[in-house]
Amino acid sequence: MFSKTCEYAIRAMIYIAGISKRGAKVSIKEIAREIDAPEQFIAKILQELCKNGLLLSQKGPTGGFYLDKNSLQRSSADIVKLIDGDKLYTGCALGLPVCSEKKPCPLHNQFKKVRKDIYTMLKNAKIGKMQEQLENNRAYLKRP
Amino acid sequence: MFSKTCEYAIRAMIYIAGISKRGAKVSIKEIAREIDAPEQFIAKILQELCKNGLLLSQKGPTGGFYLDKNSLQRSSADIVKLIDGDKLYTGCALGLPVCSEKKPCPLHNQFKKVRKDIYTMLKNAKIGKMQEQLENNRAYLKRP
DNA sequence: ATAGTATAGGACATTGTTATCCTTTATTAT
DNA sequence: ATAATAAAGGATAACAATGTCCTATACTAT
Repeated sequence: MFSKTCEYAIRAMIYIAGISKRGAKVSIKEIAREIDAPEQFIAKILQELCKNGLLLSQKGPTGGFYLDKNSLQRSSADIVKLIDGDKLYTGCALGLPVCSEKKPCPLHNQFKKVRKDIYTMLKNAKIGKMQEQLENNRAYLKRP
Repeated sequence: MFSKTCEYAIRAMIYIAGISKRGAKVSIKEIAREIDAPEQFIAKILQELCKNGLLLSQKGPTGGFYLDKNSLQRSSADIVKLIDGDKLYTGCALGLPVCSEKKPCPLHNQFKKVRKDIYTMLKNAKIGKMQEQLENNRAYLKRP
């Protein structure tokens, strides 16, 4: 459904959210360890998130990644759109370039509903809210 | 959502269905042209579909690909499962290996509904039925 | 039987994604 | 100022997905 890059990104954002709520910053090394992602690879991804304003960072000792109030309100939809583009929200299930309401592919009418549901799901999946689920043990990011 | 391979496969199956209803067979060349897919690539895909009994073929002159009554009743779900596997139906949105009802990821509860809807959509999208939509000009596979 | 045609299948090329290595830059604490 | 630390960023490697080339095999028509 999503690229691996995108999966890592969302997981990282949720993890960082937990640290940020305590007012702290977190290093790539710790993030990589906690979300089970390759360190150098997640580094690139976080860089990209920073460049696009979804995440904040500070260099040097005591530095690291963190989220502010605004960023905690961002949703998975923003992350997916940034990393995987909006093909998932707008593209044709059969990969046709011309598929539309007027010239629908044989899956179009069913698929547009699914697409919309996915978008709604992601739009509602705010980073801060998802992190809260971890705190309450109603959701998990890592094997125990 | 689906791999390109899978998109081609579904499109090809729908096209072949139309020919098969007229009792004829169709060559790779024609399929490739009609569904806008690279000839040699779609050849491999059709081979795979044949090997797994979703499609029939005959070599030699007057040969080609075709579908029987049974195959026309197959759904997109079968094709997707064969080519992309069932990760889409069963996998975790965030790529976690341990995500489950007991240890859900933060997206699990919303995602499982979406996953199910996708499966239902694909299960209902039978090859023969989709082909009929083309005949009635209620759906299209190719730019005009 | 033979020539021609169409799929089967092995090998390889290209491209995109995922992952790693190493140097540079910014920041902090001393 | 200096050393230590953490992210930024360029380059490259490994791997998978996509696409192409060429030969072998099966079948048909003559």
